[in-house]
Amino acid sequence: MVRAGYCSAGFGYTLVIAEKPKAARKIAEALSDKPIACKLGGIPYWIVTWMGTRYVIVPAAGHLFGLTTDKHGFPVFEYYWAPLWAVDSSSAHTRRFLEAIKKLARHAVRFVNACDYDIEGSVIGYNILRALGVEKRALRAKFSALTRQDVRRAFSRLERLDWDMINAGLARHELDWLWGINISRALMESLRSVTGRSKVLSAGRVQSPTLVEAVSRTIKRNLFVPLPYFTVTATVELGGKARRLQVASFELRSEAQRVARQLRATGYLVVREYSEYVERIPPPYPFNLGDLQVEASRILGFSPYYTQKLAEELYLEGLISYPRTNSQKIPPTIDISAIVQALVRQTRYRELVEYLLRATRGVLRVNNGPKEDPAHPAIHPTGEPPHSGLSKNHLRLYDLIVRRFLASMAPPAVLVRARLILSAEGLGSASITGVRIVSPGWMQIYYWAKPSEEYIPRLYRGQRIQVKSVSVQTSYTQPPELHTKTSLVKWMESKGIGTEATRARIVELLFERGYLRSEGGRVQATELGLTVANILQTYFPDITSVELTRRFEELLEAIRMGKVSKDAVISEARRFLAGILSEFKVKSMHAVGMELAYSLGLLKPPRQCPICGRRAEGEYCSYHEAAIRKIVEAYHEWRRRTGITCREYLEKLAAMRSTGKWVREAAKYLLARNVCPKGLTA
DNA sequence: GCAAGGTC
Repeated sequence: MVRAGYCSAGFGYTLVIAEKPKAARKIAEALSDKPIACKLGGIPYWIVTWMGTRYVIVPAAGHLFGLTTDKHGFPVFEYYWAPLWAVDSSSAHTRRFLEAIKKLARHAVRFVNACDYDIEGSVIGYNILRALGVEKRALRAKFSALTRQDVRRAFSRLERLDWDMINAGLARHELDWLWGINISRALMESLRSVTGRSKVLSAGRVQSPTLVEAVSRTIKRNLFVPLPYFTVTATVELGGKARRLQVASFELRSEAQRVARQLRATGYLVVREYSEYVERIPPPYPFNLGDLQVEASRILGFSPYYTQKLAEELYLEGLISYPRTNSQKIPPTIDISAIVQALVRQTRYRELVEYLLRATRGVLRVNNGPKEDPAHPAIHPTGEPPHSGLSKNHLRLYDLIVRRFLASMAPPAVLVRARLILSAEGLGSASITGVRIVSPGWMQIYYWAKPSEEYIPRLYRGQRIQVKSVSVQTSYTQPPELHTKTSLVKWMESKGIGTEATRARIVELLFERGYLRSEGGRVQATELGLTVANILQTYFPDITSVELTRRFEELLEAIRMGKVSKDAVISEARRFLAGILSEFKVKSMHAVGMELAYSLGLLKPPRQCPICGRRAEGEYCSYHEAAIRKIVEAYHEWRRRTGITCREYLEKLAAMRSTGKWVREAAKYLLARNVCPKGLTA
């Protein structure tokens, strides 16, 4: 393994740039059984000799350079790469990495970019090599996993830098910068031109479609009008326990009442079908970051970003593998039995591991999932025991990860599901299900997945079940759900925007900007969020759509294939942006500045909505205009189903919790003024 | 100050 030794590599060595310290160490260990571990200005690096060549392997810490500009105002098309520590206050740590690399470069004769083999890794390495002035003669190591075999193969056939890949990566940065910085500045300058106030506003290829998604859910929820329907519910006794079941539902109360009367008269339901089937539920896949965020939210109530932060800390403590991964696979190069043996030494896992070894007869195989990641395996514990300094939440997340890893190797769970269909003559049927655990398998370890058992006794076709009581209940259609932070991150993943490392962070950013807020764990758009989304959709619709990402991906792929040049792609983007930005500047800045000022409460609109005080276009603001339209539309159906009067209808809407906020406000307003809107008086 | 992307 690694040994400390004489930390002088002499002259004439090859300097290898890795993406991060963990990767540098892995590369060193792959090339040598005894790499020499050294430090320079607090930065670790390694010296190895392989096949007669001396290598000095030094890590970056992700990007050490970022795009910046000296120009103010918009449109802005001039930018350059600068050391990240100088342009981003949260990246101060990158300075020492850059300094260490520069010092170690002095006596190097050859240079290798050994960052992750993807477009970001190509850019990270290229920017460093260019700062050293050696990019023209540098080489690229291409490996898809940090295993001894892959790394050695890559170093035995080092290639010239992949310029098409580098240019695709540079283009991604420049496109995001051009679109994001310019539109963000257009928003901020609009507000400043009207109010003189400076406030941080932003837009971007990933954040803006995400904002629009959250906003459109908020709008749908706020404009929801529930509809009534009527259910017939019967109470029966099954296996000595009373169970309520819904027999039928109707749009008209009178029909429901007729059916209820009939059922009371009959007094029983008939078993039309009873079936049992055995279900084998395979063990879960090991975690990728997205799955971990979903489960930590469901089980522990953690937000996605909080989960990510805790997981990164567990990783830095050496307790779990790299968390920013999309992989659901544990490759054969990972010694799972060594990890399991290490876990057995943690008292709290001894019994679980013993159960696992018994249940599998010691043959450990992970149920790998379909999702892959070129650079990293699925998240798994290293086996290292947690030390006493960890917080309770670190330990809870660690426990979730350990159990998921162990469960992924355990036998399937075996359940018996029972389904009972009951009917009464001429009344349709009602079904009821039960579940019994035959063999818990992996659910013994990952116990959060265990269903609560509901036993149904075995029954026979034609058997009569006594009905103890029958009632008719009024129910209402349910409103669309608002997003949670977790579902928003999942939505981003499903649309292919952002990356494992950035999605949760970008959701938090939308909160920081004051565009979104949380209410009981649900994500609501704020006034500012509604307004910014609306402005972007009107003036810069491209940036609000996930299609922009698709377009970028196609362009980057064309650059990577050498079909089109980076310069051509960037000039086209500049030309397009120059057009829409100068038109915006001439025609729309004032109107947009006013809208922003209204939403921030900095200015009072000339004509206000009598319900909410927002700017009124006609009689009301656009939201309450829409709410009243919805109220009118739904009244016809309410009247048909219930015969309700206009006033009773409005009272009902104003009182119900499932009514959308803007609909409720509009109903209250109409009630207070004692008016039934046109079309609602019939 | 503003993006999105790496990682401490």
